[in-house]
Amino acid sequence: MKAVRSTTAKFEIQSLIANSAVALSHTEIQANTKGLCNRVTIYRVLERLMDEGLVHKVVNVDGVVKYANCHTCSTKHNHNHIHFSCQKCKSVTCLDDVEPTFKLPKKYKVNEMNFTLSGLCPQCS
Amino acid sequence: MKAVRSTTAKFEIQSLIANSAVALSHTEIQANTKGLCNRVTIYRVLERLMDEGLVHKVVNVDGVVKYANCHTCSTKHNHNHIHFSCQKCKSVTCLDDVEPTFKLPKKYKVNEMNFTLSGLCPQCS
DNA sequence: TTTGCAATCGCAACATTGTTGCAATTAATT
DNA sequence: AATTAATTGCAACAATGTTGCGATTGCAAA
Repeated sequence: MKAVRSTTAKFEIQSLIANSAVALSHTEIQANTKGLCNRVTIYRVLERLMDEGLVHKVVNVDGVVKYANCHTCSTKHNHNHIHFSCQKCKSVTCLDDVEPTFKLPKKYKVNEMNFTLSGLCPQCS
Repeated sequence: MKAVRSTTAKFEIQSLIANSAVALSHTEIQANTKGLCNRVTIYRVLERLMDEGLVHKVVNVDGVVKYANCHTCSTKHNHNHIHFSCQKCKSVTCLDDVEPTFKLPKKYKVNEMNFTLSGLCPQCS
């Protein structure tokens, strides 16, 4: 097992995500940590934060990968909630309390779900 | 308004998508049309097919953009159905008949939904 | 059938996003 | 303070998508 080490880059990036109301992309994180560390380091820190269950990945409807704080994850990720993607301000928010229901027709085996609504967020509507 | 023109590239690409049971990525389309046309042309043809309501875009859970045939779209796209993404064979399928239900908590204005389940498809399970 | 024009295409060049190898640095333990 | 493995920066690369522009081509009108 690899030992976890705390570094400035990791701390700053995790704080940034934890204090953000919306999910952040790699590009946004880079813009908000000017000069903190190398571009590659951000990728590697994000990977580690996901391994440690502190952050989860959200793929937006346009294919852009974003990262959000985990509220209830420890050893394994559990994200059966809806994400909301604002078409105007491009923010992506986790709607932690909403769980959708559906009935599957055939013999599919479901492991994960990824549900994103897009439209206007409360700030933009 | 721009006049629509039918070309070999457009016809072949549309046929390919229409005859496929699963959604196809740009890379897959390129592999299945070796020498037909330039890489850039595929991008532009796909854009036109979407404008004409013949094809729609599906973003997979891993962020890969795929294209699928439209069954019931004409002037505007209407895709409130679930997509299934197989973790083994990487196929993406439209489950046209399944409509999920959910109750939204706050004052969000929903325009589109993007719902993808991942797991094992009937062939792989 | 020929002509004219706009739509489409190919090519090159560029932008963005993400990955990898490796040497240098550094956190944490002894 | 010395040791060791985790982390970082850098350079190089790969994949994916975009743009400008001159050349080609579908198609409608003459």
